[in-house]
Amino acid sequence: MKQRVSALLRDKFNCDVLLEKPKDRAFGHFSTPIAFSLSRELRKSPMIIAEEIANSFGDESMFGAVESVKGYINFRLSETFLDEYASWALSHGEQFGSDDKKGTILLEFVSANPTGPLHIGHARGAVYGDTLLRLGRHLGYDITAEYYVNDAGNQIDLLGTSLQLEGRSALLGEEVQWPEKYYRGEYLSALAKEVQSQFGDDALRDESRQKELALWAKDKILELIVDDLKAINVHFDTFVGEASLYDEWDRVMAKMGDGVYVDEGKTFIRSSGLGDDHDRVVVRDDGRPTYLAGDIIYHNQKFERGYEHYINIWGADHHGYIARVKAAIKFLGYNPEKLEVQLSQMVSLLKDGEPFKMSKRAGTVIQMSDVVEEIGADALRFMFASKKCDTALEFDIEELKRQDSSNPIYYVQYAHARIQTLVSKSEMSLEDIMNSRLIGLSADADGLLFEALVLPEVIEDAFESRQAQKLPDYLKALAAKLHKFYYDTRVIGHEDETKLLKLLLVVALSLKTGLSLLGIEAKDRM
RNA sequence: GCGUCCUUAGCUCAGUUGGAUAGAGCAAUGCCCUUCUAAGGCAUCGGUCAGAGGUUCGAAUCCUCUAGGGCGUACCA
Repeated sequence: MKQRVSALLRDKFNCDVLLEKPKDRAFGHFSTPIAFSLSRELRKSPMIIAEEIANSFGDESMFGAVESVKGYINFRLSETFLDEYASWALSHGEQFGSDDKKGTILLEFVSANPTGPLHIGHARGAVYGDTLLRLGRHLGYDITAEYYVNDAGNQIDLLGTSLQLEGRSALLGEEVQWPEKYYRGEYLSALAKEVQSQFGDDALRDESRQKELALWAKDKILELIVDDLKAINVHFDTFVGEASLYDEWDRVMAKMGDGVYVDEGKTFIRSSGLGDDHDRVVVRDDGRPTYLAGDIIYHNQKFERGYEHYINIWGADHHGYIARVKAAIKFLGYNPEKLEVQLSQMVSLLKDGEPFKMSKRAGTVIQMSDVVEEIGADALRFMFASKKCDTALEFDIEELKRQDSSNPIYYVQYAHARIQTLVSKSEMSLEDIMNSRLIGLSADADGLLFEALVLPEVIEDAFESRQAQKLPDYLKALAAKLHKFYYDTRVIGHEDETKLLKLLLVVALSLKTGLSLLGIEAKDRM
């Protein structure tokens, strides 16, 4: 809709014209402050320029009125245009707002270590990533959702150790020395039991079998994680394991050429000068690769697969890694600008107003699945999707769990359910409703219709600016308009019943489509 | 110290990328169900947009400085 207005203006002025939605509908559907920027060039007052421009729109069928007010040019769309657009939207169903954008994108997110189930801190990245995925696909992009599995390195060794200690302590009744850091939790107890029944007591004692057990446990844990994700409607297309990539190590190192060098038995990457403070160790002097090494071969593999664009969603604590990884990409001979890293800031937790630290050791980790069980996946998704992800956010744990009807998701769902009730109660046939024309609507109805028709712009804006929270914000605003309209206007028995129902069907369509892009199913009844 | 992301109502957050009178939800107070679902609506209360300069027709938004906070600054992941 906006695209069409904008295209028309581009033809007229031979340049892109900034269009905005005025806060006050009295100023029309769209407006532009272009006269202000032209006034210097033309040496005329903005008011006069706006007047002239407004008058130059004679008989465009798209507009009902074009007016100049205090230097702004306000456009009011014509009723026939809006009606036709509404009919077009209804005929497209949930494809409303879709587009045919081109491009392949590899989107990597979550990628939590396979050493335990997901905790509440992982929810942000998962929800944000999946929302972007759905938005992008709706717009036509060919996007692959990928999970990078860190199945190599210290944390895997630690997993093996933790598993054996847990088994020896809890199952065999042995006194054990707990190391500084180790994993614990119900999932680990359960895994230890499984080890005992499947591999016998010896497996818990034999330290030479730690690695084998760790790798076995890692797969089991990954299944837990996949289940956690499934519970919030998040699905990945591909899983890439770090360990599986090391076969290509020599080839990748050769590919980096001068980008790497050896000093005192260690291999460094020449990342300083490319936005990094100093060069980083890639391989230690004992031959063990660092975490960065895994990322280098992984990104090489990503680029060899040949996507046009790459998006990584990382926690903010990884931001120091961006420069290093980009340096590696450059040395590998690829364009680092193709890699876009979106940082999601930390989620910090409060309990009774006091900062609350999740600690594996103290067993105070709040699992995502527990929260989902309490408040439901829809509420959790909507809550996390509503937050802009470049600010750190604080959640009070009790409040998080208390979220019931005060969660905005119910406000949006209720709006959708109210419409469905009206449609099912009405005696009007669907055919009559669809054939009615949205002419002569009240100002409130017009405002509601326009808000519902704006969905495609919201989707595009939310995805292209990577600000997924714009979609839930929009849905809340649309629901608010609907609730007000519902309260003010009695639809059943209204002289314009068919028209109003058509209008409401458009609203329901936008709500349903928007919710599905958030991974939430709209409810017909509450 | 350096890098980076931030600071908007009592709390949690928006603010259309520089536009018209800075907005929601929660919390507080008071109204509205013999009317299509009150999981709703209306009203009141609440602001030095952290502070100070600058850029211009116009700044919460851009620039500089100051104060405060998160994260990073590992041969941990």
